[in-house]
Amino acid sequence: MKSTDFNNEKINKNSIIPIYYQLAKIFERDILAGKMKPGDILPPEHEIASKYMISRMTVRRAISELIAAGLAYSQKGKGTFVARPRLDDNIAFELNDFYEEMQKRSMKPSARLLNVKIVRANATLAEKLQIPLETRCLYFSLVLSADNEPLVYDNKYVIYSKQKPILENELKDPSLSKLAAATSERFPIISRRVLHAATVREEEASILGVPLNSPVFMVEETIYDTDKKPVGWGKSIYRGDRYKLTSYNGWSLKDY
Amino acid sequence: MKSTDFNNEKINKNSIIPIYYQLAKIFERDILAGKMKPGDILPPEHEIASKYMISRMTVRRAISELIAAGLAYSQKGKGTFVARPRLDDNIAFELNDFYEEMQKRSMKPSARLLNVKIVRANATLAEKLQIPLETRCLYFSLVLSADNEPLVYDNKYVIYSKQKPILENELKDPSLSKLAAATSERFPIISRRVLHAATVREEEASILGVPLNSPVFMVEETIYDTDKKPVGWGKSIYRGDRYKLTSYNGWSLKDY
DNA sequence: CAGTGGTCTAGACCACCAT
DNA sequence: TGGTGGTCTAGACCACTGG
Repeated sequence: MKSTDFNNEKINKNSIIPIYYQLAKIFERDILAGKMKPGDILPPEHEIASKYMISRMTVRRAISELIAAGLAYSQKGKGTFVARPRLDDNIAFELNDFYEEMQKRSMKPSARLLNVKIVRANATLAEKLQIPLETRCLYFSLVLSADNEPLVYDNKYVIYSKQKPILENELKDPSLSKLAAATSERFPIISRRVLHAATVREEEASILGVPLNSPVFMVEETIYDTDKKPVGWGKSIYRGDRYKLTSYNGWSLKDY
Repeated sequence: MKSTDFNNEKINKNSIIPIYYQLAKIFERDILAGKMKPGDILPPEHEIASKYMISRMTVRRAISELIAAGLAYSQKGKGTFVARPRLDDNIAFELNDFYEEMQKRSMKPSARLLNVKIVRANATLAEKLQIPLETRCLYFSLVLSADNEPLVYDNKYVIYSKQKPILENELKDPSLSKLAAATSERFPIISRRVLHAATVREEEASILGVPLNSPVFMVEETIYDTDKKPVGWGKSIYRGDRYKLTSYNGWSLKDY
């Protein structure tokens, strides 16, 4: 049996559906049905091309879809192989934009500014933002609510620049990256976030309206500019009874 | 000023670095430097091609790199545009494979099986696995440790199939998806995980060696087969003092 | 209508891999 | 050395967009 005989499905060249997509779906079906198992080698590209009487570039486009979906991987000089399904690694939990998320759920989002002031960097802040002690920073804290129920408590710091005073307008948007862009001369392009498991302290509990020591997510966020210098830092507390982070981990092609 | 005049960088056609990558980098630099702002339109593909004296397919490959990196988006019949940077949405926190992660950190991973038995589904389990009450399921619990320090406490259930008795071998690998594959007739292809903020109960605290009510991550995992029927369900407790989930959210091309 | 991106072709040369 | 995937070309036709 030659490797060209793996399947016998046909391609409709006049379909509205692109040939590369039809071909990718054929391989997806064979892989998910177990006709091709992890580690198996796919037929060479030129062979697939001649079998279906299509160009090799189209075959490559189909294979690139499989690779993007995690179903296959290529090795130069060797071949393309069926990937092993890995439902176990790289689980990505998503935390989406507060306003968009709440509107999707038909809830009314709102933000209440608790505090805005100029502070001087203490040891912690100086280290986080890599600035000298006592450097002036803009501090602000706020509460994000949905349908008047407080859900998130934010504390943020950005390096203060006299040249770019903060505008009333910008305080309405609690986004650290936008605030950093507005107050810094430099454009923020990278952020690093660390998700901690934590329990609420007294101040946070009263603001969020949850019992002391309730479980919460704490997200520590640092924003960097093009030179990888920090321009903003903050901590956000997410109520654990309201926030669940969900992850879907599939092993197939995206549908049209 | 024509749109071809956005930049004047040159391409080296004889470089080892692919043309499409050089071209993508040129656009990345212009975008990050602010020469092209979000919403700006890129020159038409045929124009870029003739400017650099390369083929349109190569230009398209470069643009597809930009799109994959989130720097641009295309609209059929209209053009390709610079995307707006969105550091705020879709933060993805990753939780990686236990064994690989520990080995990367030069720690010795180990798993200790606490319990394996056949149980009959109670109301919760019946609902989670969408099976009748009292259906027989395989239950097992285990502790994952690194350098003999317990880090994760796992409780898992899979639908029990007489046809496929569980093998000693498979119990050494705590992966729910592999266990489901081994015991079910159906191949698991999708998993859903939900990350909760929680505090440890007494049993969990003693197993993990942390104080009662310590903050932890609780991951609830459900595994589905090709027909989206659940084949396995489990809860994992991750020590909050040892686990931090990190997310980097960039806005640039991946480097070679 | 003219202009755009989306798809596809039939070639080509190269670097890498195994033998 | 022969076979593989990676890159690239110079065309082509199409569907969609806007005026």
